[in-house]
Amino acid sequence: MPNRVAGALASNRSYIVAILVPTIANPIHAAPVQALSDALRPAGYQVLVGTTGYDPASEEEMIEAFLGRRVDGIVVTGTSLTERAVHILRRARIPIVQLWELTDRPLDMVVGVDNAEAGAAVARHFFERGYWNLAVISHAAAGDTRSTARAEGFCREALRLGLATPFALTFVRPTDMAQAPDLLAQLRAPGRSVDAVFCVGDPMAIGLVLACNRLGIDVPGELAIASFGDSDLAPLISPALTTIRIPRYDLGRIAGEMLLKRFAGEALDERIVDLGFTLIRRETS
Amino acid sequence: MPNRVAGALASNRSYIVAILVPTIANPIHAAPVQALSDALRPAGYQVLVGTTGYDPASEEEMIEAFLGRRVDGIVVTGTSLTERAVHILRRARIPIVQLWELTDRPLDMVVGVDNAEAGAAVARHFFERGYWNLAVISHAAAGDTRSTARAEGFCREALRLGLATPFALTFVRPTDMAQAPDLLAQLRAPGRSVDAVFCVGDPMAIGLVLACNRLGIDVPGELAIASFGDSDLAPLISPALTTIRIPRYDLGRIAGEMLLKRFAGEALDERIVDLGFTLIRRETS
DNA sequence: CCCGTTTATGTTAGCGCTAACGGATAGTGA
DNA sequence: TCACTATCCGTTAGCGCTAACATAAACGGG
Repeated sequence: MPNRVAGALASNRSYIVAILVPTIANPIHAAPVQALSDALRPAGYQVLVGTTGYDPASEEEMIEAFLGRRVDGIVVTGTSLTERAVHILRRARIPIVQLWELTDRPLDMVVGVDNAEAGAAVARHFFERGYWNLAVISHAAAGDTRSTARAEGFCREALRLGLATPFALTFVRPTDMAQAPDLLAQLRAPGRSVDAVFCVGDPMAIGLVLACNRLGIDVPGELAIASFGDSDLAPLISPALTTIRIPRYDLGRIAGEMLLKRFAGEALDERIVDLGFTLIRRETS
Repeated sequence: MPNRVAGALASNRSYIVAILVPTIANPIHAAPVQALSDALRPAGYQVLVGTTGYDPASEEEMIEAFLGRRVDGIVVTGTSLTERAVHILRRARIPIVQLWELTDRPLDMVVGVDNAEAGAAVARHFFERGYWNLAVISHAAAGDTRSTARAEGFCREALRLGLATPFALTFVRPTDMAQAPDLLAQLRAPGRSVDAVFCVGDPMAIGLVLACNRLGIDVPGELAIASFGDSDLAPLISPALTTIRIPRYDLGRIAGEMLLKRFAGEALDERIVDLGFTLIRRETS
């Protein structure tokens, strides 16, 4: 059995691609990892996975560790990196893909969706349906710039439409739906008159719908809900969740294909890939 | 920045641990990956992830690729490996952890739960509650020996209790809940008189509960349901899902700790770790 | 038939580290 | 003070490959 590490040292090609995600336990981030792995395997590449827990410091640390391993390419989630991370990434002179967000000036390549525009689309959707007292539930972690962009895009568009600033709430762990009942209570506190809420992630929105069911709150009659992700569960709960669909799997697949092209020395027709999104209107709003 | 691949070649220590899972898109398998990564990081190890898609051939292929990379340790899901995989794994003389299942004669170390006994526990639970016309929904993939063991343990125990052989049904993709309505239809076909069904995975059971809600079928009145996994969603749907809880995260964490001990040259007090399970009785049965 | 060119095959330097080795220095007891 | 051992530190072989190079063989045109 040939020793690939000796091979890597001699040829200066490791046939390893690293991917950094906030957490692999969140399916929305697991999907691109799976897709990247699937795209790269036929070419003999293996995937080194790092999780940052939405923390810029450990992201930086992991990037350093990966670069020390002389990975042939690296995929990072998001476009916000520490200055130092950007510096060492640049110096490494390897193909880099930034995932999930868009930017005019990528470090190298970027494939993502316009998160702010997705939030704005939800605001317009609520407005058209006559919901004018809006709220938004976002992720508390400052490192989750994608969620933040969605929430900000939503609020900005609400203002532009002449509505009041949406009531803002945050959750701590994106997939921990146990926080939903508490969030719901805050939404419906005496004196509040929220009639529609945008949740930046599907899991929490699903938790919200289920909590409403338990409490006998009519959705969308008493509270309209929309969210982002279009998870497998979204169409199955009742009422079915109105949410934004993004091509999750394609994010990783296209990142893999771009890397492969670069490894082969081929020129890329496009360094910036916007995968777009679709608002799926179901029953919750 | 020091070149870790040269270091790996010189020292014969890569500081890389590989983990093989059926798919990372299924949260039940993503959790141990996350846990392993968390446990290994403080010691400077990185995690190489491979997905097999429940296919023994690609599992073998991946093992070979990982061993060529001279990983310091390897974690494989399940205890059923091809003969060749066992052979090359043995020859590699590195610490190996088999995850999720138990066996008296592990390749090296094993940390898992008794899947057959978990299935049997569900059968006893149904029996005690007076459900005697049983059905089981399992995963069609032959490579998923864990699901199979759960289903077999369930059927064996049903027989032992003097009940009829449970009506058996299978699904193709474990997390694709869109198959649930069809499964439900088969369960309630004219002439069938199933009053309780054991589903080997939570996602499909949740799909089943939601499908019952849509069709106005009373759970557990008309159909009792129990399952395996205790996902975050299980307690939140209504009726809340009766399911078997396993320490998902601990699977990966303990695997990581065992590997670390071995890397440090310490002796292990136990090569076989049974993490156990708990039947969480909620509302669906 | 010879020479220039291409193709196949064999040889070896070196990738960037680690670990072992050996020489120098310090420390100890008789 | 000297012989012996313990500790430190500088030096270097070599990990197992790849890629470049040198050599040998095959080929074809003048």
